[in-house]
Amino acid sequence: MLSERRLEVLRAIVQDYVGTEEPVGSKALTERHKLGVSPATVRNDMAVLEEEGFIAQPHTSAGRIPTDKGYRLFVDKLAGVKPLSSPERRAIQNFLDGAVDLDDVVGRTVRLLAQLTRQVAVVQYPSLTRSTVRHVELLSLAPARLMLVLITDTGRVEQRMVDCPAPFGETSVADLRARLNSQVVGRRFTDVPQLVQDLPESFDPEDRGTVSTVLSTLLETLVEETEERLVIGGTANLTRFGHDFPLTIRPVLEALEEQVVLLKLLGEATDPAMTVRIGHENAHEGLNSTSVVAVGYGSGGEAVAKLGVVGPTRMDYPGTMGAVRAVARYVGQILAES
Amino acid sequence: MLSERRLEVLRAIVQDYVGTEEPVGSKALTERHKLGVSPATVRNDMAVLEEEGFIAQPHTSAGRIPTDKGYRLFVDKLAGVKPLSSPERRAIQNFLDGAVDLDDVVGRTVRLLAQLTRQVAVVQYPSLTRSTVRHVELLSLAPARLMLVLITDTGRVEQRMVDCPAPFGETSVADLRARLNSQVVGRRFTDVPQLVQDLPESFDPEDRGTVSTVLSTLLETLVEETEERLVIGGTANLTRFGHDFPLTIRPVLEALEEQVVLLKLLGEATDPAMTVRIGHENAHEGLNSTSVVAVGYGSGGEAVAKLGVVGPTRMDYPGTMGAVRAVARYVGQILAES
DNA sequence: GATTGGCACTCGAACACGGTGAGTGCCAGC
DNA sequence: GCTGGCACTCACCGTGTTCGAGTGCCAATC
Repeated sequence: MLSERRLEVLRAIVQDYVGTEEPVGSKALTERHKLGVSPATVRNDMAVLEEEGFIAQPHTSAGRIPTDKGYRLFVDKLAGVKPLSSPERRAIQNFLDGAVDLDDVVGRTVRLLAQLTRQVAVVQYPSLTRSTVRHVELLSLAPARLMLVLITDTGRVEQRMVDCPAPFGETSVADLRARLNSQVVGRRFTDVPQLVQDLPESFDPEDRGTVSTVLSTLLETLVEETEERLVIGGTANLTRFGHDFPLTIRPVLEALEEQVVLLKLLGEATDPAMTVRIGHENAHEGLNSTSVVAVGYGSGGEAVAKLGVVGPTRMDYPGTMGAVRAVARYVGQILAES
Repeated sequence: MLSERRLEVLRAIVQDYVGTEEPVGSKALTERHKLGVSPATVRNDMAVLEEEGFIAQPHTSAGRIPTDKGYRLFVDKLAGVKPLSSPERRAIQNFLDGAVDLDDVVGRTVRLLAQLTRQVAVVQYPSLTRSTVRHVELLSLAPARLMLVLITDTGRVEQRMVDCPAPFGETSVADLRARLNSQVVGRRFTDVPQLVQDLPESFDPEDRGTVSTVLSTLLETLVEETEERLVIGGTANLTRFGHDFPLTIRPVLEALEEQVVLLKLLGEATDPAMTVRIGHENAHEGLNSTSVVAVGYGSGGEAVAKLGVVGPTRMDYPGTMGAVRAVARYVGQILAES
C-alpha cells in the first residue's frame, strides 16, 4: 500500500491540477503545500505513483496529471464531501420553494444544479415504476371517442385518446370510471394489470369491446410512462472544458442529446449514497473524458429518480458531490411536501 | 444599382464562402464559376461591392467574405428556396407519421430539423392564445382538496391542485364540473374569464368561496399556459461553427438556454412566408454571429406557433429555408389530422 | 468606356532556429 | 530514507525568413 505521504502527494497533485488545469511539477508542489519534504523526495514519490498508474506525464519533462485511476483513489480515500455553506443552502431552499408544479420543480432543479456546480446538470423525472395511481379519469368527447387521463401520486398527468369500437353512453362512462378508480387508486403501476383483467366481463356484451380498448390503452400508458424522461441544462458550461475544444466537446454534446444514453448513464448510478463514474468508467465512449456524479432522490425513504452532473474528469469532486447531494435532499423535501 | 454581373459575383462569393469557410479571392472565383471575365475585372467588381458594404476583407491582402448586408442581399434577391428532394420529403413524412402524441410530434420535429439542416433547431409548442378549451375536469382528492385538469384542443393537458377554503361535497363537484364545461367547452381562452364571472352567484353561499378559488386557479392556468414553451435540439451542430470556438459558441449556448430569449427570437419572425434574420439583425447580442430562419406553422390556415433553426451567418440559406419550410408544412398536416 | 494583362506590394501562414525554463532522473552524501 | 546537486529533455516563445495568395493600380487593348 502507498505510504501516507504519497497519498498526500497525490491529493496535492489532484487539487493543484483541478485548480490550474496545468500539469504540476515537484517544485511547485512543495511551494504550494506544506509537505515538509524537498522537491527531490516528492519526485521519488511521483515516480512511484506513476509506476502504479495514478498519475501520468503528458510528455517527458512535463509535470504530472492524475489518471482516471488517480481520481478514483482521490474520490474513494482522500476526499470527503464538501458541505455547502449555509448561505448556499438557504439559496437552494428559496429557489426551489418557489416552484409551482412538477415541471417547475424539475426545471428549477436543473438550473440550480448547473449554476451551483458550473457543469452540465441532468435531472430525471420521478419514475413511475414505484408510483401509485392517484386517479383515473374518463371523459366522453364524442359518442365513440373517449379521453383517458391518468394522474399519479408524483403529480404527473398523462392523457390518451381512445377510439371506441362502438358508441359508449354517458352512464357507461361514469360506471367504468367509478369501477376503474375503485380498483386501481392507490395501487402501484405494476399491480394494475391483474387488478383490471376481469373488468370487461362485468359489462354488457356490447360495451365489452370498448372497455377492453380503454383498459389496454391504460396499460400501454403505464408501460410507456415507466420509460423515464429527463431534463438537461447548463450546456454552456461545456465551454469551460479545456483548450482543445471541438474534439472534446462534440461527442459530449452528442451524447447529451441522446436521452437513451443519459438514462443508461443515470441507471448505472446504483450506489444509494452517491455514485461517481470517472472517465473511462463510463460505458459510452463519447463520455470518456468526463465524470458523472449522480445520486438518487425521492419523496420518502425510497429513491424514485436520479439527478446528477456531467463534467470534465478534472473537476472539483468534493464541491460537486456536496452540491449534488444537497440539491437531491431539498428536492426530496419539496416532493414530499406537495 | 449594381450591375447584373456584380450581383453574380456576390452570389459566387457567398456560395464559395459558405462551402469552403475561407475568404475567397478573385482568381479562385473565376476558376470555379463561369463568369466569362478575367480575375482583374472581378477585382474591380469586388472593390465596388466592398465600397457598398456587401463584402469585406478580414485583413489586407486576403480574399473577401460577405458581410451581413451581403447575405441580406443574397437572400432577398439572389437566392431562391431550394426545394427538398423527393426522398427527403418522403423521409420527413415517414418520420413524423410515427408520432404518438403532441410531445412526440414536437420532439421528432426538432430532431428532424436539426438533422436535415445540420444546425440547431427550435420548435415552439402550439400556442394556446388561439386555442380553445376541449374539457375541464374537476376531481375531489380529499374533502377540501381538488384537482383541476384542463384539456385543450391542441391535445395539451395541464393540472393544478386547489386547496378549498371549505369542504366541498361530491355533488357540488359534479355540479361545478358540469356547469363549467357547458360554459367554456369550445371557447377560446381569451373568452373564458367573462364567461365564468357570474358562476359563483348560482351556488350556495357556503360553496361560493371554493368556486371562486377554482375559477381563479383556472384563469391563472390559462394565462400561464399562454406563455409558450419550446424545445431545442441539435446543439452538437454548434461545433461546426468555426475555428475560433470558445468565444463564438459560448454566448450562443447561453442564449439558447434562455427560453425567454428564444421566444423573443421566434416572436420577431413575423413574416407569414418566412423570416430570415442575419447576424446583427438579431437583437440579442450573443447571437450576433448567427442567423435565424423561422416560419410559422399551424393546423389550419392560421399559424399557431413557430419553428426554425439557428446557425452561423455563413449558412446554406436556400437549403436551410427549404428544409424549414418543408418541415413546417408537414407538421401542420400532422396537427390537422390528429 | 469596359476589359484585360502585367506588375509591384502587402501580409498572413508555415517553417526553421535558438534561447529559456520548468521539470525530470539519477547519484552521491548526509 | 531524505536531500542537494547535476546533467538532460523538451515544450514554449520570440525572431527571422520564405512563400504565395491576393490586392490595387496602370497602361494597353477591344
